[in-house]
Amino acid sequence: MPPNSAPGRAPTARDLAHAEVRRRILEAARRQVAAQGAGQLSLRGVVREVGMVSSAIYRYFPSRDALVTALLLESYDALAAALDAVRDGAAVDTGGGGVGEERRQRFVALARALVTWARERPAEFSLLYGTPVPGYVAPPETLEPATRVALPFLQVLAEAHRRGELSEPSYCGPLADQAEAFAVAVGLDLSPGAVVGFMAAMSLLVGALTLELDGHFVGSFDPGDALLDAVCERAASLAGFG
Amino acid sequence: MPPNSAPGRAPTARDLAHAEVRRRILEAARRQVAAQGAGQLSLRGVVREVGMVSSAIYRYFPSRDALVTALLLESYDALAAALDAVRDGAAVDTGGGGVGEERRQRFVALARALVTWARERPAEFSLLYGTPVPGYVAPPETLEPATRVALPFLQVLAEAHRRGELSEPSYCGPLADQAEAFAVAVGLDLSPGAVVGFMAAMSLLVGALTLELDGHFVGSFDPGDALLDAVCERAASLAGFG
DNA sequence: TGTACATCAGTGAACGCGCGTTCACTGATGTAC
DNA sequence: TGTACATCAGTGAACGCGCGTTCACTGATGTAC
Repeated sequence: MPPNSAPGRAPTARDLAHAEVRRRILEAARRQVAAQGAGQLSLRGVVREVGMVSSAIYRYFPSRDALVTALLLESYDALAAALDAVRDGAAVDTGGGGVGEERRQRFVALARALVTWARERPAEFSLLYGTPVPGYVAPPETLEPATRVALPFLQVLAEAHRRGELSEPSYCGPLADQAEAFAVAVGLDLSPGAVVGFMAAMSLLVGALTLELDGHFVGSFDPGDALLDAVCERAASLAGFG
Repeated sequence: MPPNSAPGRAPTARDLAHAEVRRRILEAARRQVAAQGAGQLSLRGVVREVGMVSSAIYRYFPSRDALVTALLLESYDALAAALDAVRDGAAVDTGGGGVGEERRQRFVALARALVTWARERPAEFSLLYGTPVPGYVAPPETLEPATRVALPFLQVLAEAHRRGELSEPSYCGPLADQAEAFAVAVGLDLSPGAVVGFMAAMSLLVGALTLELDGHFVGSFDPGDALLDAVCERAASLAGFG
């Protein structure tokens, strides 16, 4: 990452030190986000925690926005990795359910993993799916990692679609076009109904998490564990499972 | 609103002037929120727009948080009023649908009204349903107005429930208890299944709007009109309509 | 109706703060011959 | 293997900014007798 480090060469001690300090900066930034919310993130605060003078951070990140972007990318990666692990994990207990129960259960497991991840890292979740950083607009390079989060869900759906296990309402008009383009973009065989179902399921999960993390369930569905569990089930239904 | 204005007395010229300036401050604040997002709201900026010196605002609001709370309350009121109008409006065209179509259509109309309101005032929506104001925590007095937004939906659901038009999954355990307590709190005859269905519907709407307004549909479902329309329909299904 | 006193609106200056970013610098690390 | 030069990490000071809030003040408005 040092500006002039040759790409093919073996990393020098300086390269290693640079990577290490960069790692520490991101770590401190993540701690600060977790503690005070992403909106409060400040370069000076981060670099203070690392133990350097404020201007030193510009050897690692050209601007505050670049640091936020790096955090975003890392969080997307972490969430995607957590979901990938669930997708690749052992088959879930179908509990004697009918045809397609296995795919449904796996979809629900993915939803639960998303919910768990979000509740363990509320500030990171709101960094990904909220607008907590005033004046920051996500650059285009965050688009692909964002899609990677969706992939495990979509792959399970594609598998269920292949087996004819989904109830997929038919759409026409611009929505069908957008949905078909989406399926092509992610390279999966999915009907428009399944794509729209997925978008709805994702919206339901993000919405329920947003409401809970912002305290809208306080006084009624608090703690929200049971409700979020029910929401995960309903997300699967929305996506076309049973 | 002037500190020592007697509650029973006729308002003096000073009272009227106070109310008028207060109104202008809130108006300017709302403009600033709409223009730059709620996270960027600053007392100095607002009072500058009104044409007063920065300290003058303390004659009207004791702190920045008080101003934000006033804005929150106004926005909740505006949204609730918009939804009330839809609830009380002329019967929607059932298009020859079956039993319960009228209630379903009315629920969908409410969902559409929420979506329209949010898209016309994205910053206000994120003020209500996001965490755009770092360091601000909503005081308890915002709880009741927040509930008022939910009421029209719940009333339509209660009516449908009374007529036996809802499919209401049964729940047990803590979720059922929370749902029953919720129904009691709002004073409506609703089964736990209907309450959970409502929470899911609301989550779906808020989630889809959050994702759209934060640009997560850019490049795929953009514009999001068709998707949000489909989401409104699915919200009704989630709530128990057909 | 007039007068004395209390209340209030708005001013202007200031406090103290933290922020992102720039800049010239010194010392250490790496590279080419 | 040694040397000359380029690159880089981190320092320390500073710039200019906007923020929320406090304070003592002046002039206007309201109230009680």
